[in-house]
Amino acid sequence: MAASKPTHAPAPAADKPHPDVSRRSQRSRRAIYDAALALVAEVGYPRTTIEGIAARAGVGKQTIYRWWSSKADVLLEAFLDLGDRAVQAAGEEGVGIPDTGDLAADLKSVLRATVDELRDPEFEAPYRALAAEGVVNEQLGRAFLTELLEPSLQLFVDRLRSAQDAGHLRADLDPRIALELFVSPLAQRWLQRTAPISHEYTDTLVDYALHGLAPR
Amino acid sequence: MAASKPTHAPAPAADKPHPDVSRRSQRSRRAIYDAALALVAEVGYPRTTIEGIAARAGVGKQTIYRWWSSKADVLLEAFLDLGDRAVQAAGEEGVGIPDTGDLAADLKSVLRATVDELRDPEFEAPYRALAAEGVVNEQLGRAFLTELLEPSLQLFVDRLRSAQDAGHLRADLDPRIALELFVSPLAQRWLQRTAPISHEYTDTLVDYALHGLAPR
Amino acid sequence: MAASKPTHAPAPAADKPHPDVSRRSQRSRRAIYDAALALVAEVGYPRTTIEGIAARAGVGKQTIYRWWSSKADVLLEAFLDLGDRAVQAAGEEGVGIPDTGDLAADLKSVLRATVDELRDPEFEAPYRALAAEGVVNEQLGRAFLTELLEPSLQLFVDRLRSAQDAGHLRADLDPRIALELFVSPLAQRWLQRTAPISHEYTDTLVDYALHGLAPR
Amino acid sequence: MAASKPTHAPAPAADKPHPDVSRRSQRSRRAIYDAALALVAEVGYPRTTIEGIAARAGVGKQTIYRWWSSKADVLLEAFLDLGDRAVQAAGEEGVGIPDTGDLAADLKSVLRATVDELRDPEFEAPYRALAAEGVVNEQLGRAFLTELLEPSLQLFVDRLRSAQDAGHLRADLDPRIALELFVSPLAQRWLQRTAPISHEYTDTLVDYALHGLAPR
DNA sequence: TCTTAAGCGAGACGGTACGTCCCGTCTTTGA
DNA sequence: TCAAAGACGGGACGTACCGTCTCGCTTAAGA
Repeated sequence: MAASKPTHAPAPAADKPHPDVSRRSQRSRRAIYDAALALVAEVGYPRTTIEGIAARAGVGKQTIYRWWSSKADVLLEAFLDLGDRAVQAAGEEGVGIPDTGDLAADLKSVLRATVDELRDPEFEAPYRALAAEGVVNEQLGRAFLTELLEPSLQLFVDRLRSAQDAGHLRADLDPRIALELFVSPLAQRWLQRTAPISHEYTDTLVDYALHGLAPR
Repeated sequence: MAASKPTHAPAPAADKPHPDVSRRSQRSRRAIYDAALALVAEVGYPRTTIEGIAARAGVGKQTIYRWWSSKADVLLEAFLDLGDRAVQAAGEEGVGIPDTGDLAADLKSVLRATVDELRDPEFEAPYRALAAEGVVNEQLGRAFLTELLEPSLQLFVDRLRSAQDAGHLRADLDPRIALELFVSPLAQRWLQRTAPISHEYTDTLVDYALHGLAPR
Repeated sequence: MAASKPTHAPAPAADKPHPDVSRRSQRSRRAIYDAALALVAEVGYPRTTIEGIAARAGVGKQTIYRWWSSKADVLLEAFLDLGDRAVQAAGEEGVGIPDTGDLAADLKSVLRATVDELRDPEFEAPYRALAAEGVVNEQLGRAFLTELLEPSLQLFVDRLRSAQDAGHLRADLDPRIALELFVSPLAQRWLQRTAPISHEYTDTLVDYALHGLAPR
Repeated sequence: MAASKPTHAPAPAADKPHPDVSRRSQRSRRAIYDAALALVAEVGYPRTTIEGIAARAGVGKQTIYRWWSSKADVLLEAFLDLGDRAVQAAGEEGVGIPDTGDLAADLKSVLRATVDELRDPEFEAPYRALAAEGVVNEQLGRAFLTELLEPSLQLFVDRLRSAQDAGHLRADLDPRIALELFVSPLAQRWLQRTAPISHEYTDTLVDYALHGLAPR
């Protein structure tokens, strides 16, 4: 569910007693990212192993254990890096939610883009793996949330607040809850495969959410 | 997301070349269910092993491999069985969604019950584990969906249709989509821990969904 | 080392509390013998299993466990039965050691026949397996000895005694030891593969043994 | 049948694609040898398992599989090492066959020592196990032969040749065959338990072999 | 310029669990 | 009532990875 992919610093948080970061081999880091993403795409997350990543990256296992605490951690960073690179490649465009004054249209547009992204096979495998791991592993789940989900959700919060200011939304709404009415259904359909997703579907979601299920 | 737990046949589909089902030891089966649920609750899903289940159940490993194809498979069946037993213990009451004529009240009531259930630590560990596995393992995900999720969702579909017939919902609504407006947000908050869940929260969801986000 | 193969009763010794022997299925017994010999020849003794024998013989495992105490036991009986059948097929001829009055010639002739037999691939696999098992498993070793080895050795004892009576051997000889001078070397070469065996070789053994290693 | 135990290089032939030998843990190797010999002595060869050896040695199973191809292989090396250590402990003495000029006395002396050795319970269990395995497993049999048997037999060949040069043996004898007349009978009695072994027995063998069975 | 110490590749190590193969026992069903 | 069939509790197999731990070998920084 990424409406944007904000750039991440190479070493986002040095809360652990890491070794000397300045001597770190950037070459190995890149190779590890690439190997991790490639393996997850090729053989799936459960059959992706630290040993496999190390071998594919041409790297010693210790180099992975030195900088990451788990397979999930490697993949999360690799995926964030992938996003960063995608954003930089895309330039300024496409980040954030448009604000044309027509809330319904803006939401539909962003959700359509999200649908397209969720269908991109390059993203699917690692994204699913991370989401699944986060469901069961609270620590990874928190990181997944703050680094991947929150920034995107915040964009919706901002857009909804702007709509509220313009009087296009009920003034008493909690935007954090409001956004879930169209974002969560899409997320669940995709994650749990409860039903297929499409542009039509997200358009419908926006309509239902904005105007309610009850007759007027 | 279980508003009810319909009884399951012991072996719903014999599509695999199973050994002679009539000779199966029910004693071992029960012991395996119990061991699996206990271990997942005690040490978590990833550290629950087939070997551990077998040892705890006092059963040979082969007896597990003979009847199930994976750890997730065992847990799914054990969990379904748990649900079946809970339903039988509860008797007739509590299954299904009430239909008092007040749709909002009925939905709030069911969602409040769901919140309570999701917080029940006995359910949480295996449910989370299965959901996570289903995200990444399509086969298990399908089973999770059809055996656990669908029956509950169908109850919402039925209730929404009844409301439509009574003129309490827009006539053009697709109930399968409509229900997602209040069910999916709860599911996502719980699964991905995007925010805490509570009775007030689900009440709010129902209000937002029924009356829409836009001002009237 | 079999100069002859005396006929064995179908159930040589009922020293164990066997079930009712009279109701025993001879059909299954034959099938088990055949399966055991075939498997030992095809996949070797260590990879021959009770389950494999039962499956190949079209017999329940319990039918084997009912009548035999171990894999080695099955094979020993099967091999003895094979010998019996060979003897019966051969009729009267070839059993025992000839006594032409020329001891050296008689011994050479029997040893040449033994060399030929040891080279028969049908005999080699089970014979080796039984010999090996007997080295390590004293109980089986005793049975192997009394049922297979002793009868043959006794023939040599008899022939040597006859030679002693005729004055062709030193009168003070212990025939049980004397026979080992030509029999054991052949046995060891074959069992331990210390060197190839041939008719020339056994002829030489007889010469050395009869006339001694020291110059005269 | 070991008249001597020549020292063996730790890794005589690197014909297999072994891992890095220089990094090998000598501590683990010793522990594995000790565990293997102890287990074979305590519970017998068939009930000695790789897992048991690993557990007793405080070693991972993989460390055994990394360096040896089978249980028999481990035991052979452990036994050779045991011999090496025994030789080194014994110093110069006791290795080889004496040459006092009296061939009969020298042979009797060596065979008496061999009898004593064969009765040493520390040697018996592994030696028997290896011999049995070698009967059935040609590859192990070859190794058993070249590493354990041959060196000892060669000492007899040398002594017999020396006796030939001195005119104490027939000049036309093949020493490889000649030695079998007294060595093989002892081997067979011990391996196949055809009869008990003793000093008198081996003395008799030497007499019979040197002077022949026929009257002079 | 030459130590010196870190990161690095490599991979052996003690372990745990895997999924499979048999063991020997037990139970059910059919002849 | 024996035999076929085969499920069962159990134990070992040989493999795959785990995370830790040396080993040299670059390779930059400070003496």
